[in-house]
Amino acid sequence: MDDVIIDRLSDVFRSHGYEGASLSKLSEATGLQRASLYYRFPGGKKEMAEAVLAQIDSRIATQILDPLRAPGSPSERVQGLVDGLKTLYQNGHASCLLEALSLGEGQNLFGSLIAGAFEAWIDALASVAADSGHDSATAKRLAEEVIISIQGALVLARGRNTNAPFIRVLENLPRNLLAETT
Amino acid sequence: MDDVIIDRLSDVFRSHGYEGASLSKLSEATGLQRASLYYRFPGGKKEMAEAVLAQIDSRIATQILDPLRAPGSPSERVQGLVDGLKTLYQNGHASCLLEALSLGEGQNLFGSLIAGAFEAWIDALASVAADSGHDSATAKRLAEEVIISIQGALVLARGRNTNAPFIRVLENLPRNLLAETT
DNA sequence: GTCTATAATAGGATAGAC
DNA sequence: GTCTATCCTATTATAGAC
Repeated sequence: MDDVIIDRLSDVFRSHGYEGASLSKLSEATGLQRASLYYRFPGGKKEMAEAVLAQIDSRIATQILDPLRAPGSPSERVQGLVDGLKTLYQNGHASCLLEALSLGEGQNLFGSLIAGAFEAWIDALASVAADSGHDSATAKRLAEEVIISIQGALVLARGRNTNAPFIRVLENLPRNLLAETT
Repeated sequence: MDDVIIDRLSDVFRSHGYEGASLSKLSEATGLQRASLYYRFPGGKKEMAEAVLAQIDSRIATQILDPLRAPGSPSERVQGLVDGLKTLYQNGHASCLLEALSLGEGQNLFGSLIAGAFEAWIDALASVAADSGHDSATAKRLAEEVIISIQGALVLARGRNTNAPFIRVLENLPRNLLAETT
């Protein structure tokens, strides 16, 4: 499926959530009429959201999980993650799709998909934290705290219309995740 | 205005956002027919959301800001805050209204209200952090980090359907906000 | 593959009885 | 104050031309 179409659909779901993403908005964002969207996504809005989630799953894989699993020191791998997060969240100006789609009807439809995405994310972070020298319980806790700070920074950024908290969270991320290498 | 009605409206806006909160859902949640809701809120859905925001503003004042400004040591004041947060967010099982209403159309309608609520919250946290011995720049930074961790924990709790991260954030909150009192 | 046109349903809002 | 009935618009979805 055309990646640029899905990008435009993502923008709408990301900023309006599942219920707020009307066919009119999706049509306008993509430049395709409703009927054309139904040609590409016979399942309608639900199938569009599924395609968007599948794409973000693959983006999380390439922008977040792959860098963490790449060869190199934990510190280098985490720097790859930080760069990926900057891209994925447009420097803090874009909301998280998982967050937006976990509200309301989206929660019912995609709850387990979303939960799974968070789990995979935490596992990958915990793995690099462990490689840096933390025991596995600490690594898991730090991984969760890193996700929390990213998600919280995105919420605060949207609420106050400034990306400063997101930038700072990314700056502190390596220090907060990895063991001191003295 | 009847507080219990607004509580029921809040539940809907909190879990569905502004656009997802349909009159049908609002009607069902309150047990009032649409026309009765319009009798109480002539401005319709927008006025209902305004009432909900006004109530949460007052809840934030009593559950969050007042404890922080109460007489007592910073540590005692922060403990009052932690208790207030537990109540406000139902131990981590409820999303933040400010977060839910800052999506989509809610952002357009209530953006500055929401931004103001976050500012007041940060200021109050920074004030108690400063009282505990931090310089004002550090106090502000720690206050923002505390809000970030609360919001992030609520997002992660919703996404994974567990309140464990929220509970842990509350446990660590005093340590993360206040200067060591040795 | 995309369009215009159109149906069917849901959403927001009002009128008027009680 | 709350209800039933109703209106108008928006939304989801489909049919059929090109």
